[in-house]
Amino acid sequence: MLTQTAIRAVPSRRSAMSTHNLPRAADFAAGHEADALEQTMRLMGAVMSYPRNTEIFGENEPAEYLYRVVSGSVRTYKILSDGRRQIGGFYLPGDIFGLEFADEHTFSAEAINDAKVLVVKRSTLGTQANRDAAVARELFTLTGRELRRVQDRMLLLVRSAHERVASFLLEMADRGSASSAIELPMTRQDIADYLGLTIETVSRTLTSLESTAAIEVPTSRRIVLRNRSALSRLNS
Amino acid sequence: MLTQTAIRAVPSRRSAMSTHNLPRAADFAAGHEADALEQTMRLMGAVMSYPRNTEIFGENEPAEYLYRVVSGSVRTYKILSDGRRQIGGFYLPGDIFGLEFADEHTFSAEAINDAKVLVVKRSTLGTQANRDAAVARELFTLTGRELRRVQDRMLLLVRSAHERVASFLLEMADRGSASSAIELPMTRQDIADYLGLTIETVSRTLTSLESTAAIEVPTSRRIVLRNRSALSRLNS
DNA sequence: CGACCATTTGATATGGATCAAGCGATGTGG
DNA sequence: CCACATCGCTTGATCCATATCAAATGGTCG
Repeated sequence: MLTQTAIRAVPSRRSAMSTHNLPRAADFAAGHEADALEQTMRLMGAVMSYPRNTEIFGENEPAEYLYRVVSGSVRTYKILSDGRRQIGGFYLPGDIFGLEFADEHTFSAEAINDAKVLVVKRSTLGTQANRDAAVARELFTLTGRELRRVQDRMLLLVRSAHERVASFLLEMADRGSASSAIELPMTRQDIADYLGLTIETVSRTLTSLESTAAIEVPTSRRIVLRNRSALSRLNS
Repeated sequence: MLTQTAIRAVPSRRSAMSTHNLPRAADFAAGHEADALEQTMRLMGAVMSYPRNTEIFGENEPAEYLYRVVSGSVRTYKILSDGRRQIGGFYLPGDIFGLEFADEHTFSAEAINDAKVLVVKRSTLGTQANRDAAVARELFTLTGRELRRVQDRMLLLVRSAHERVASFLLEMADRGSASSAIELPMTRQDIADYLGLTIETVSRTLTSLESTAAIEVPTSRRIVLRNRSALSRLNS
């Protein structure tokens, strides 16, 4: 089911992001310097292409690079002891992934569909962060955001199937450009593994939401939110 | 059931960091600078006492302080829309909590039993971090550890009741001093809300583990691990 | 057209929730 | 110091949401 293998991302070795500068990073109204990190990555990074279902990096590999999605989409995941797959997150264009605090990746990453990814050495980034406080701050902010994201996931996983699916749809709608029509890059299996459900339950839940007119599902990969407040109520 | 109210921790205003769980300051081989943060907190902080079940800070309050458990134990939690309570983490002596990346706390915190807590202003800590790179580094490390912890929780929440309980026991055993006897400060309800289960399921699971000789439960708050590998197998 | 996938739908099984009762320890007021 | 209320925990009976097993449908590509 999980095609991986193929084209490996990048070589490997150590590194270790030593960004010290810290806390007070939280409060800035973005603006001028808000994309210092992006600039740096663009400048120092290389764009790599990954065909659909190929591995970008593997769990337990040294985490030497930081990645930013240019086009396409990416999933991170972990295979649990019982063989199930848990998806850590979906990354869309503009999103950064591969952020690690240990020497090794805790998740694997794969291209969901053909994707272009901007790749930067962590060591390079660390050097730059030492020079440019804006870069350091952004890295720190990014970390905080990631923590928040995982916390929300944690809270989500104790809710009902309807709530999880509704929440997923709202999340994807917020992240996508069109606010009420979603073009899903991932399969039902991906969604199920993201939400800790089975593919059948995801499918049935979508059918059920459609029957209550909360959503429309013109094609399996396209979902239109018809009644956002009904979804939010579930989500709450 | 949830007694809160009572003695509020500290006044309030802005600042920032994240919550929940973790990081046992205890396990670092430490060394020279490994406890620069601890030194700073000891020096600049004040010890506050909280009776059992009193609130230390509330969700959505400005996160102005960072906390370190001196004695007793603390839980962080959130009340979900459906009225259930989700516990974010348990903090034992030496653990730091109240770390936030936004201006406001995402969880509330309460003393599980009478507790003494070292309280430091975040702004003070920030200033100190700017002066002492070791402090900054430790804060950063702490954050990374917190992220890892939450990721692990996320993975845990998609597993079976037996796996969750086994994992909880192993976690508590690792964190406590005695490696195979655990003295639980929290109630079954706390454990249930931590693991996303009901109190009955937690109780039945413990009974079941006892019947397979994996553990012994001499008193409800005391648990002895008899067959760690059986637990780890579940945990895996 | 035919093969292969992804998705949906149906039938049944089951783990954990819910409802309900009992039990032991702790604490309080008489 | 006892009687009783309360609280935390366990155990039992039943229910239900979601998993599991199975099959049909639809879409895509060679």
